[in-house]
Amino acid sequence: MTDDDTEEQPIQPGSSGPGLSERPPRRPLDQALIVREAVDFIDENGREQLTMRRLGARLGVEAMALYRYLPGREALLDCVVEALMDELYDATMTGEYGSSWQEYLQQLAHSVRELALAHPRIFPLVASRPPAAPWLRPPLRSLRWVEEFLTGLARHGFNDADSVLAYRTFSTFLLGHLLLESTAMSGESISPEDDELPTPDHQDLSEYPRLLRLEGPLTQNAFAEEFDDALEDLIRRIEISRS
Amino acid sequence: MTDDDTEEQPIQPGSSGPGLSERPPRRPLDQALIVREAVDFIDENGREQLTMRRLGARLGVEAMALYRYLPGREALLDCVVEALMDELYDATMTGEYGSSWQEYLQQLAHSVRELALAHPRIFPLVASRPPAAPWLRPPLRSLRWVEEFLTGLARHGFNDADSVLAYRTFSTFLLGHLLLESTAMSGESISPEDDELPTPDHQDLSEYPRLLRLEGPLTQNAFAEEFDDALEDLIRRIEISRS
DNA sequence: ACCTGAACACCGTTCAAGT
DNA sequence: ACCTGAACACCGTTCAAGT
Repeated sequence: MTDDDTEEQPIQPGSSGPGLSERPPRRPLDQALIVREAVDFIDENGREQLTMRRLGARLGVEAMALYRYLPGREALLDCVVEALMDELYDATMTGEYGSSWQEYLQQLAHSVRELALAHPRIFPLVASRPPAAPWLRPPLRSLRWVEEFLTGLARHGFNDADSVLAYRTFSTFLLGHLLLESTAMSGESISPEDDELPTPDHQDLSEYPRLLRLEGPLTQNAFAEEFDDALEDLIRRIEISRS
Repeated sequence: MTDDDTEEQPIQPGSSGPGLSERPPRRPLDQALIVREAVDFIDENGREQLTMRRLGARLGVEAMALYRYLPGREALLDCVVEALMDELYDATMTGEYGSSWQEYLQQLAHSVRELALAHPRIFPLVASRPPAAPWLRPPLRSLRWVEEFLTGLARHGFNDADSVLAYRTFSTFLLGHLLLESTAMSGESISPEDDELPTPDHQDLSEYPRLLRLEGPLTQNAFAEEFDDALEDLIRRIEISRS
């Protein structure tokens, strides 16, 4: 049960196989490369499966080689989180800043959501890893990002107190919605665009009449609308508290 | 680094020490007892430290003995989550149902918050463990609880569609707020009632002028007010969408 | 019936040694 | 400079054996 998919995989040692030696990629090692590989690994196999030894094997190297570039497994996970934050930075910085703060928050929120859905098995790390400082709230968990966020609002006329307040409510909103959605999505769904969530054994619901009756509505996947509705509401709430 | 607090602890074998034999408690084993001990263990040492072997030792037994009562470690963690859900059930069912649905949601929300703050190192499990079904949203993650919630609202005149909607927004709200607060709190704070969150090395902020300036407001612990404000807003939002 | 010893297949991590 | 072999101190889990 601890290794459903380990699969031993004999790999005959001598023969280099068809044409080029393809078993270990062996690009020259490098911290950034290791982290990228870790991201891909988690995307494919989940974070429980990520192991120094397995990651090494994937890079064509023994696990111990990784310690030249990273102090340990925890540090690697922190780097993975950081990598997602950088990805978000690239995704949002290419676009425009938005003509209003409302638009700015809308764009940023949707960028974060897309990131979460692109890496549903990594997002829980972004959400739950203990941040460097407790006021660095997930999912915008880097000094650079908080600075960026506060600057963005200031550019649209927010004063200090309102910026901080907006940072807090915005973070909480994103965390709740996206953690829920990403864990729902990482439940090995075949088609991520499905609008029906899998139901458990029909038997078990027999003792819960209300669940049985509301099974239809409950299993309806409505994350996108929920997100948009709650986001609009959040923005309205900020509007009101500012005036 | 993997064992800061393992401490070998020799324990001379023969001598039973002062008076009664106190090293292993040795109450007769039992699933409920094991789970209670696991809850206490995580409260004290964090979930990373929880190990079948260590938990066994704490119960005066070898790790393998636990497998008589639980199929494995994952199952144990699920039981821990379930135990918290039961604790919540006991806490809320003793009180009254509330004279209005607004009051009902208020009471329930505060009960969940108290649970999260009582077990800040366990709450992330409640938040992040993959639920049995994806529409079973944390932190009210049991069939019994969802049934209870929907029934509670129905008793106050909610129709099916509105109940489901309220269930969703309420869950998202609780998850976001309480996951943030519990992880902030489990950062080994000496005094949990402190209204100042710890700051990172003052040096590092030098490149982020806005953070440096807003350090005061940002490190202010305002979780309680945030929670209450957002809760009131959530309730108002439900009021409006229902009419 | 309930627990344990011994074993297995893994972990993360260190360090002296190889190239 | 960069990687590895061997080793250490752990894991979770199984199972035949003890009481």
